[in-house]
Amino acid sequence: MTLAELLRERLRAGFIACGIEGEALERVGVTQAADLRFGDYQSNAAMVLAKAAKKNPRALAESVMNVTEAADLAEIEIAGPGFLNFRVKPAAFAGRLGEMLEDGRLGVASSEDRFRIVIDFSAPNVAKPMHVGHLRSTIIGDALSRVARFLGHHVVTDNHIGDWGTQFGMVIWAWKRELKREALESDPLAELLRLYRVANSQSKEDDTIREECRRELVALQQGDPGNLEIWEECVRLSRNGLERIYDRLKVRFDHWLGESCYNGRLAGVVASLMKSGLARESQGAVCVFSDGAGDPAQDPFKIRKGDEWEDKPMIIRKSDRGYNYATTDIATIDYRVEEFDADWAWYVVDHRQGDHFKQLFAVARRRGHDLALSHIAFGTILGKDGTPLKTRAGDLPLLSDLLNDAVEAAWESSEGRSRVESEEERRALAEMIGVGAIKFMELSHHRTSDYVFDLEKMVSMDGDTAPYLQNAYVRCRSILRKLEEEVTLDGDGLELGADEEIHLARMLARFGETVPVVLDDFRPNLLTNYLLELARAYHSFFHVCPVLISEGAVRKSRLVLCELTARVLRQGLELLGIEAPERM
RNA sequence: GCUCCCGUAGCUCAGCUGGAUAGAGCAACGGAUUUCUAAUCCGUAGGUCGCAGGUUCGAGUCCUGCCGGGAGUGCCA
Repeated sequence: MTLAELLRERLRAGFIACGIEGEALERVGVTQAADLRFGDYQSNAAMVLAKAAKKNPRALAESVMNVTEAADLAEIEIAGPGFLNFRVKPAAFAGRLGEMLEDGRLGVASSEDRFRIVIDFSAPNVAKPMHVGHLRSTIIGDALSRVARFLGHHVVTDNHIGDWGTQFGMVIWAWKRELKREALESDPLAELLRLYRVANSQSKEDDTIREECRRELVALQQGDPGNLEIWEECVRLSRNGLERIYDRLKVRFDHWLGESCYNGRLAGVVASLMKSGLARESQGAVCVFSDGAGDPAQDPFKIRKGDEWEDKPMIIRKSDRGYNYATTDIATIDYRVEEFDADWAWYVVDHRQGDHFKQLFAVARRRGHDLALSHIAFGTILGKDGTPLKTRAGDLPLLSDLLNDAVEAAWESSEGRSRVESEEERRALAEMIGVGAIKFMELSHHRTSDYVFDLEKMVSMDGDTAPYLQNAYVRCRSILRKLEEEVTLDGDGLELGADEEIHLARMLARFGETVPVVLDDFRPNLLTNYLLELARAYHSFFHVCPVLISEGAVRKSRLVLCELTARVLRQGLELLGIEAPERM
């Protein structure tokens, strides 16, 4: 149990002794104090429950304090209008450190409810290279899947690549007319992108060409052998390119079940929806309409036009009898339930697709699926002028270029200050630090806020960045490496005296309180915030408290702090998908 | 028009079921290194939390209205 949980348990016992019972007890909470001047943890339960108990808050707090048994953990004080403040005793922190040393999970409890979760993230279109717009889904999805696994959920990651959509009509059209074999062999991704751009720009200017592209797509989807052959080659080449990026990012998928995998199920999905009465023909297309239940303002199949609520159906078969992503997504849910036995599906996708997912989830429920469905939306990438980066031909920086820039910045910033001699090792470090900086930058933002693309800041290696955490880890490891004799690091006889030691212990103890809340609202930035605070505490400790030259219980205690800081930092970074170097 | 999101220090952003004197980083300024990695530490300065009401013992956080920005809104994904 974490300190917060222990204190809450004791405090509830205190409230029970004061006659509080039933549901009211659920409202007795203990949280980390907003300000350390007030202590380590605080509870506002006395103020919350005072009215029901017909007492004034301070009086209630006082009687609870008098019967709460927590002397082994903390000193309790009453402050302000009725806060109960807990100041954890150094000995209690020391005890906690001892427990963490014995615990491979470093004080993080496994989740009580274990789910079978399918996580759908990254999902780039093939035949187009990944650009900065793919960063958020890829990095956030990967971090969330790592955290979910660590907390004991059964996780299946699936890269639902866009390998069956409109862009293939264009690529095939241009392939047949414009393909340069030599270019394809030397730089396949660039050639595929060129083909796409040629067709895209020409079909914008010329309706005939657009129609031809559309027909190429229909032919492909109906199984035309020539088009299928081109398609297969495109997918193979693109996938090789994508794998290179994922290797650099250290992102792995259990499956790559792209849109094309569901082609065979689409007709059946539409037929079953029509048969069950959920879908019907309208204006030549097949659509799902509102079931008319509930408030139209909350109905994803309704939209307000002027004074009336009009239908806003979900189109599952277009008037040209082609299928779209709505159909594919429905089929994909079926598949995930049937094949993976999923009871929860996470979609880490841009918030602009919010309406689509509301409709999709509603359809899934009306078809009888009872799995939980979550759209983990994130904000838009903005330019420095505050407006969204637009997809005008080639405007978005390529992901590979961004990574290269960050690695280059890491290389330059290691110049003259790195302790690593070998150039080869320094190159590997620059990769680790540069890629880590990009990931950390991404993960430290609140998921839903918009994201200003600022290359300089992205590749910055100072301040609240991955290298700051990596450097703290390196400093821990450096001390532990220099330790010449065998030292048994356990919880016996630890002494925490200096403020910096106590604060570091406090931060270490909070690891178990932090990791689980990341999944409460899919918020990796809560973990980045925590790790920064931990690293700050360590850097301060490092300056004030010499370790190796100290003696006795002090030395042992400081070594334990170094060891645990190293373990927590490494584990925390691993949950974010960031590597921790031994030296830098 | 309707639905959803956002507005916090010069800049980029945190702020966890409402809690005490709103916090970091960058940029600026001033200090710290014969001592375990200075990609570090310590300090100074910087705010009408878009505006106005409301609920509450208490509001950056919840509600209403307004201003400003963005996104989505039947055959793209």
